[in-house]
Amino acid sequence: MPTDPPDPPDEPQRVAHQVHQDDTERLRQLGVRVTPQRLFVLEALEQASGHMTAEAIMQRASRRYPALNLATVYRALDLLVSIGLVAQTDLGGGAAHYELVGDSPHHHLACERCGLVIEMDEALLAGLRAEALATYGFHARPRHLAVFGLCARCYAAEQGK
Amino acid sequence: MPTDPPDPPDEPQRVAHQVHQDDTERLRQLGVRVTPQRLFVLEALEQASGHMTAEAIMQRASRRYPALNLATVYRALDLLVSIGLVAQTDLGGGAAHYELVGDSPHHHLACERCGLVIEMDEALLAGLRAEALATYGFHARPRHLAVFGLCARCYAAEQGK
DNA sequence: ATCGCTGCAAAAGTTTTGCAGTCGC
DNA sequence: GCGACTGCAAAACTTTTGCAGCGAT
Repeated sequence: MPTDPPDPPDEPQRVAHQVHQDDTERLRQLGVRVTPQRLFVLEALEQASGHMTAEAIMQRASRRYPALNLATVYRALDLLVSIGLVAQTDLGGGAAHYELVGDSPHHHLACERCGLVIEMDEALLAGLRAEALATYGFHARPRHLAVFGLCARCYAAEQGK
Repeated sequence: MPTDPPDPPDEPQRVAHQVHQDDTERLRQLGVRVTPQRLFVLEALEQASGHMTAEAIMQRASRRYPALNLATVYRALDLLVSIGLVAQTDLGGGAAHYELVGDSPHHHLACERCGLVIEMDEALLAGLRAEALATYGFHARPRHLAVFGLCARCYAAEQGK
């Protein structure tokens, strides 16, 4: 698996507080309790601005909230998914990935060899979703499509063998 | 999760033996050792003619080969995937699914609520695969696309809540 | 006879759950 | 204060691995 990009230094307190306030409001409007654990999970996802595993979210959030427990992160993520703030993507073999809804809609190309995940524009799949609905009555969720295969680098490596 | 369809009674010995012979030949031609464990794993997949989890393969194959071990099933499946006889699909949350290559190419629509898996014709995705290759250099594997969402029944149930 | 394969058991990794105490509302 | 949420620990589950012995070629 490729390593995550190095963490950028934490944002100044002003910005963090700003984000914090927005999230508090959003959770309250959606009718769920506002807890520091949920806010720090959201903050971790915002700062990373990409897909993260539960473990990575835990690592980052626990810098600001050391008592945070991994089970709580899973429970927070389940809730955030159920209220539509976070999208969960299973990319096979290992941990699920979570990302904020609100980023531009996209799907995932997952390399089975090196674990690289490429984000692919949602628009390319519009036709597929319409077909799934018309033919099978299946309601595809946005951001939840995964294509497995080999990235360019690994494909070349496989050919060379 | 919906239960698997009830197992049809085992085929008469003649047919089973026929299949057995074909598989033996195929494995030999591909240059791998022919073992009863591998043959019974293939047989289980042939008889079910659909996607199965490693556990389900184990259950069915062990009716004919009681000493069969789950670790061996995983190792056999890995090998069968690597030589192209079996396709593996990760449909998230739980066990991976395996199916014989040779069935008509298709992808999967996986219901996140009830676990139903609908098979979707491969042709619908031809455009997507071309795009993934042209834009990202990504080589999508056939049969390895998973779309997550809600089936018609579960969608109706969700709306009703 | 060789070397890969198998069975067994244990480990690894992710996610869930039971329970007592805590905290948001 | 009530009920939801959390931390902790243990369990559940899927998959992998070490190792000694067996078996396909």
